[in-house]
Amino acid sequence: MEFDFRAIEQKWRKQWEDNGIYRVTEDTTKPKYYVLDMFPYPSGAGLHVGHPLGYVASDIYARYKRLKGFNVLHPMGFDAFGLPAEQYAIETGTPPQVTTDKAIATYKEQLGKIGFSYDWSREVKTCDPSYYKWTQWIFLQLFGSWYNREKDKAENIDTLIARFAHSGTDGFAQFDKEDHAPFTAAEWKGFSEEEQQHILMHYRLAYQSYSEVNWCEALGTVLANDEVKDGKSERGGYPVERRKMRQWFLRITEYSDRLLRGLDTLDWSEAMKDMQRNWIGRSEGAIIQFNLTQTLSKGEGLNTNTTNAGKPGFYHTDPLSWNANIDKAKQHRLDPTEAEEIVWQRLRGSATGHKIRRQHLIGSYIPDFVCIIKRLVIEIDGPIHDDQVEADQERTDELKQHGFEVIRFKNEAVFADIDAVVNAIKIKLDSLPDVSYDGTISEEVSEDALAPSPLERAGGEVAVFTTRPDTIFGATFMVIAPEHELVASLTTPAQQKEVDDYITYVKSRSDIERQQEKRVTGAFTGSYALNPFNGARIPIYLAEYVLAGYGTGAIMAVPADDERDRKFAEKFGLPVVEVIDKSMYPGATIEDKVGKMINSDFLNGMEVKDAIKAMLEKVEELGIGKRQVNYRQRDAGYSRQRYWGEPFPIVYKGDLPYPLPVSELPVVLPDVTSYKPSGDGRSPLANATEWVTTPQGQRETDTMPGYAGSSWYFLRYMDPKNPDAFAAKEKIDYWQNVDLYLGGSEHAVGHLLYSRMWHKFLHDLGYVPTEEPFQKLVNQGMIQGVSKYVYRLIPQNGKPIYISYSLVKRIQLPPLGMGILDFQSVNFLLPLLQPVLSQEHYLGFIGEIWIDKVKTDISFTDNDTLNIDQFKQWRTEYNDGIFILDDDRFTCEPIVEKMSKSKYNVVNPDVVIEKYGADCFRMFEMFLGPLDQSKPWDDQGIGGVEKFLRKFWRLFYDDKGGYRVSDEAATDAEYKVLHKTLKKLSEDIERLAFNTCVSQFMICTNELIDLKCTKRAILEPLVIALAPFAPFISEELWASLGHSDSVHKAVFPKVEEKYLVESSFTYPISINGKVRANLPFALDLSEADVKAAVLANEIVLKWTEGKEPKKFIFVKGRIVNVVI
RNA sequence: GCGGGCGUGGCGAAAUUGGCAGACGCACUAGACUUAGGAUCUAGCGCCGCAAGGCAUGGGGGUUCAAGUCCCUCCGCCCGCACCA
Repeated sequence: MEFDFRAIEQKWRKQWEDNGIYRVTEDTTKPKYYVLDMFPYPSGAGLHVGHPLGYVASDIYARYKRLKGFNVLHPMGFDAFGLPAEQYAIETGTPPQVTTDKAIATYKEQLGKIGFSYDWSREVKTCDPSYYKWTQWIFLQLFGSWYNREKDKAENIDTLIARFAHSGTDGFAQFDKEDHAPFTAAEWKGFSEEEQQHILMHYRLAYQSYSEVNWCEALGTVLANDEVKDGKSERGGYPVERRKMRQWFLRITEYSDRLLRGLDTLDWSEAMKDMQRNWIGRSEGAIIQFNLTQTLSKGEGLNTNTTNAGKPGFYHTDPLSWNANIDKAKQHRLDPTEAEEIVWQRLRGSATGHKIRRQHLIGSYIPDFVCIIKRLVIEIDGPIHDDQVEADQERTDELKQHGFEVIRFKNEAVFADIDAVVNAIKIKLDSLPDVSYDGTISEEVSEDALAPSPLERAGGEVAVFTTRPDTIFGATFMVIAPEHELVASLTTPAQQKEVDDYITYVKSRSDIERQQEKRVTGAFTGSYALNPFNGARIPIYLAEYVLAGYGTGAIMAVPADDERDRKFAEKFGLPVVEVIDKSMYPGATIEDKVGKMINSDFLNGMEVKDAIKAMLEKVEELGIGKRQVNYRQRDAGYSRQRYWGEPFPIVYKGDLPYPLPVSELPVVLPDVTSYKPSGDGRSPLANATEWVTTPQGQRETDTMPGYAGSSWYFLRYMDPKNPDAFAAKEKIDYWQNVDLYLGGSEHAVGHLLYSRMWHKFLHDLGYVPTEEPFQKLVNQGMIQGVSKYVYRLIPQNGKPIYISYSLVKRIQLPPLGMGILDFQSVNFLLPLLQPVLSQEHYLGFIGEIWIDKVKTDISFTDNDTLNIDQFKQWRTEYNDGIFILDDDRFTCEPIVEKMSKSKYNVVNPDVVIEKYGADCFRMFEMFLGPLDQSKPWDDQGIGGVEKFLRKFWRLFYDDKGGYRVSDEAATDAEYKVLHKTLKKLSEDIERLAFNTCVSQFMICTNELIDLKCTKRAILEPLVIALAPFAPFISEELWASLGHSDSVHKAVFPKVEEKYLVESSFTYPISINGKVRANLPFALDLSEADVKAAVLANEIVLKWTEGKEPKKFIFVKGRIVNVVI
């Protein structure tokens, strides 16, 4: 009988299906094992050979586990909602359902040919209402839950409502005044339904909030991030703007810490875990409040701060004096003398035509009244305030130093004739010139130029987030995000224009531009903050390198130790103060957190790590900040303004969203006449007015994102048809979670993070027993394509000349493009060209010439050899080309790149299977190399696997088709071959090294052929071992051995170690580490005996020349090394 | 820039714990059988060398009796993240 894989595959595929041999039930007598492939999205293009790589691997593993006695769940289904089908619907009007069903049919057809052991009775599709009913149900659970941080788990929102009704926000640590105002239990009960719902929305795990989307006016739709290129829509290149819209979110950030900690319990690659860790981006630090400088009125004090000398300012004192006197000044204002009060009422504001302030700090003094611009101090002499002991003359001298003139009036004068006093003051003021902040006399100085920002006037503060509180003494400026909510109130009138211009500039730029920008940009707000530790007055800037969404959106900049801060300081001429001495740690960077603190007051001399701790304690002690853990991860957007997704089970009553009762699930996606967007930012569903309008209210028209259905599908496989629950509890308890999950690394931070969150959420609610959904994760590598390129030279006056790559390799071609061939190349090529070219043409070849290479479809090539006729027919432009062959063959250059249609290098598994069979295809996919490595698909090697299968078949049937398996007893040598193979296979399958398994099958087969072994005792176990890899041929040969049951129900043969024990070993004998001889010794021989024999050996003697070796290394069963 | 991975013949690769580098397969070369060969079988196949032997796992250095494997350093490629304070 000949090996006819087509007949065999067809026969068994049908039998397996008829008998349902891959059907699996919850069999409690066996241990369970769950092997899962990542949910495929069925694209219209079908599978290429890269897709099934992981499927083959997981199928082999699943089959192996079955043979080892496990009850294996190994299902398959489809992530069927998605953009491509919707896009196709917009373009052609074909309903996405139709497109998707067709694509799924193609996928199943292709998968079916490969011989997978999926239990298709468990297939699920996310777009099936009986499936998405439960996606909607889980959403309702999320909506109806909040995260209780005290218990560190999600629970029903009712417990939160009860808490509010009992004690309001009192003692509720989770309450954040940014979200809503505090309230008492009584207030809560008094709130309207709407007020209550708004408050609860800040706690629900599925909630609504406003966020920016990519709005494209021209297309009338919201675009996904990858539909936007360079700030324009990918389709049509229309402008895209950021627009705020109310959207659904999942509060995944509540799970950040658990998602992070959970990674430690998982058997995933470090790369994968790191990607998730990075994405979550936990950082520990502190939020620290910085006061703003100005808490009195504007123009106060003298600018004596040297670091800011010459800059616009209105702080006319120094930090120490400020701190010492500010409270006194405030007190004086509240408690003026009678005379002062009379004068103030006549001078206040600009009653005299000049701006007058009272009790205003200048240097270390607090004059009664001052006009800053005129540099005039007006004193009313009465009984001196008790706490103000200085003599008048001293004060006058000090003020003169600051450029101020002093005029004095007695209390009596004020009481006697206030008009005269005011008039005298007015005349004096009018006579004085305006003086600008830096002391120069100027006509143009206006009060506005010196005016503080609203927040400074209000005495506000700005919070920064820092992971390095130890460096605060080096903080010489502050930077806030351009989107920071305090920008307007931090901007002084004088800086208004600069700030506005900067914000306009920032808004004009896309996120990507902002990320790629390396230039330092920023703008000064005009405001200053006070460093709480050294009192330094530090300017506040805006810069786009600070992100609004991270931390507080504000940083204290430490230019000495932060690269970006340093660049910014350089650009804006800001001071740099070193705070860490890293001299004893050469090459250390700030991230290393090493060094000794300097210029840092009480931290001086401490190691960085201690300083961080000390500072955190100090900050909390002073009550100016607190420890804070920050996450980079944001809450997950859960709204899509699309048609082809799960509808939300939500209706609006007025403006408030309400969940539909579970009894109304599923909310079925309605048929629509047009898939075009509504145009107003809502999804195409908005046009289905009949569907949208319900007795309970208007339906939500957004749909759920692609990850909704794929975040829990692995649970549905456990109980795919259950109409009463997403899966029955006893089935979940049996299957637990996925033991082995195989898929591409592209899902590292999307699917795999969302699924983990959903799983933890369902765990919190008691629906699943496990914390993590995927215990072991393996990423298969990509299969790349091998594109084939044809070299072409185009002379200026002639036809293009195509040159076989085998010839190109022998010459030095200039870079592609216009170029001139060097002398040797021309010499090499001319004899080849001569016979085919005219004289004129031939000469044109010597001058400047166009050199390029063009892709050919790989179907026109056999290995690297091109079928020139097919190539010419493909594109008319190749028709008149002249082809220079080498040895009657024209070869192409093979280049490894991504397998894709556009590169004409796609290999379709159907074609391979048609030619070689599914068994061969499966084994070759595995033979290519390690599962997790990317590797090019190269048909050339497949012949080796094909040959192996035929040789294996030959062990059973001779070349005339006669059956040759005998019942003769096997020899020890034959058993040794078998058990050596079984051992290697068991080990390698466990570590998913399927490539070496295939090698071992080849080695084993070759050895059995050498031994002329055709014995049942050897072949029968081998057939079982081969079954996971090549299920068809194994089943056929198993039947030929007389079995009526399936090989896939057999038991994996046990390794018999007794056939593997060796009595002797041929030692490699090395001299100084180089192998010079091989000598067999019995394994029970002692080292001394071996040593004597080795040293007496002729070859060894030649090297040692009879001398006693310096050292004799003997590793039993491994090696002998003689050191001389 | 940061994080992870990788670098071994003409090609895909193997070497699981430091112990004979290149198993297995492709391609290639020679031969056998054959009406024929894109079948099958035999032999060869890292590089230099007639040979003895020498040199070889991206480069350089180190540890060791012994290094593809461990350490340091540099280079290159791939993947992910990217102003995350």
